[in-house]
Amino acid sequence: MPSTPQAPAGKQQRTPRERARAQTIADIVELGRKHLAEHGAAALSLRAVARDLGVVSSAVYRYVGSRDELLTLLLVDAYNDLGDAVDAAVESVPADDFKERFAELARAVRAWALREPARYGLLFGSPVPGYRAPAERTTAPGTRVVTSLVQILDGAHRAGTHRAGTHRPGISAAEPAATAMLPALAADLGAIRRELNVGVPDVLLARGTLVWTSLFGAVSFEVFGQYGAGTFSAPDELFEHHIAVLADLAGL
Amino acid sequence: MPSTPQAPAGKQQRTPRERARAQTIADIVELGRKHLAEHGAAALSLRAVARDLGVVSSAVYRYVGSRDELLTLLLVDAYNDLGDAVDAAVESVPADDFKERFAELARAVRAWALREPARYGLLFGSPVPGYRAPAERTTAPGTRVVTSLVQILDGAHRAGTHRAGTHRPGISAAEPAATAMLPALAADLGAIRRELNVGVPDVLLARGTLVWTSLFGAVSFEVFGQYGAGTFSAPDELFEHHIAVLADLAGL
DNA sequence: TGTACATCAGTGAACGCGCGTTCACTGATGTAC
DNA sequence: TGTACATCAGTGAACGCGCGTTCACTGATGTAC
Repeated sequence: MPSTPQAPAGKQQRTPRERARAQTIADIVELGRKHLAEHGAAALSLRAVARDLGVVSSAVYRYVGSRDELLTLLLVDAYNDLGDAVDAAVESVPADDFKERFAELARAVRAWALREPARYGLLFGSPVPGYRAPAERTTAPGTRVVTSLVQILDGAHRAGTHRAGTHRPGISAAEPAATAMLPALAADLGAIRRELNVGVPDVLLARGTLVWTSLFGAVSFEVFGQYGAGTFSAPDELFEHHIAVLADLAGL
Repeated sequence: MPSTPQAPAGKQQRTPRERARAQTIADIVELGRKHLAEHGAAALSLRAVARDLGVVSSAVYRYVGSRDELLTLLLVDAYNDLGDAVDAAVESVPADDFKERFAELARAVRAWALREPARYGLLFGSPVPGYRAPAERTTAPGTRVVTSLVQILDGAHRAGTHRAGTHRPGISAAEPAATAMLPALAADLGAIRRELNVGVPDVLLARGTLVWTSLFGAVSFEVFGQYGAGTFSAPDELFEHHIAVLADLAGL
């Protein structure tokens, strides 16, 4: 059912001009995405986008204020694309199967990264020289994956299936004590717990952080080609192994 | 004691001209390093290096064939710098204290990365667009850290302190079976074991791979600013926690 | 020791290229009366 | 419904910049006899 004409959606199309404008911006982002994929973030140029758009270079300044703003648009676009892929993957698993939800989250991150290596590099690779992402626009989309991960951990914790505490097999005798002894870390974890409104205890929140960075470490090595050529002929199997170990580590 | 003049070192200084040449190349690498640190790999330019060297731009072509060759020199230089730092850190610990050797390796990687973020980014960040590292020159220096890590694991295994096998607390019931069931992964691990001439069993070699990528994942997140600003006020403590968990995971 | 020649470092100009951004402008599309 | 004006998209030229790489050249430093 099309929306009634007398009640246009607040932010979407209003006048034909605004629709055209929104379409052009979308085209610019799309072309920027393509350019990013082919030449990398540092080589992204407004002039090249203008060329592909079939328009003189100065014309794009009607739509984006500067090259940096285009980069920001692409950054947000990429974060949301990844976030959507992860959300869809997580949602495809029953809400109480936390272990499998985590596995699907990890697989979705890897699949997206392999599909979109340049965009992944923009998000998780070396910072683009001379560019500083505006936190107020990138923080929310940039934290979607880790938020989803923490939700899974929190869900498991609330459901009581989370293997927490010092008696859990995966935690050696020495380690929880060490964690408990690090006061600033405990304070940071407490702040995170409050910020995200979750109840995961320190030990597992700290492990969750490690699981999070480990996931991206494994994906980055594969996407950026850090494994020697031909070292792993079966990267899928290696990653499945990693998922199993990390899920165990996260107490799932 | 200076070396005797009639027995000059084979590869080092021979004629004054060769010494001057070697010095200039070293200066170029040094300046390239500085440029890398300030502007990132993608912005590295022969002209800028020439300017800093106080020489006309075409003059540097007497020393390096192209911009890509300079990048390769810097890549090798950075890999070796990191490798030296890691080796020194590992060697500073008694040879039979494998756990502490691993901890020092990890700390050395992190310290080097925080000290040299741009060079770290060159090695472990997004690939430089348009540049392909020549494997014959970068493989050996590029594998120093992982080789050192595997040596530690192998040492622990040979010494019998490695907590290997299915009865080890850190390995959950389901996981080793899963690992054993992945045939291509087992083949890859076997090839690695033969290549590096070590005896670490599959389960722990696979975990070692995860520990390796996890280490760099954690370092990359910190160096590249993936943790939100101010999320971790005590990154040292977070990293120490990670070291403890990863050492446990690696069976150390 | 002295001369003749070869080697090499560095010069300076030039090639063709692409970049971000500004600015005055032309026309087409919308809006107000 | 028709006209007058405002808004906006897109043009084209220009600014100053930096880049990699080539090439014929000048001098200085080395080598052979």
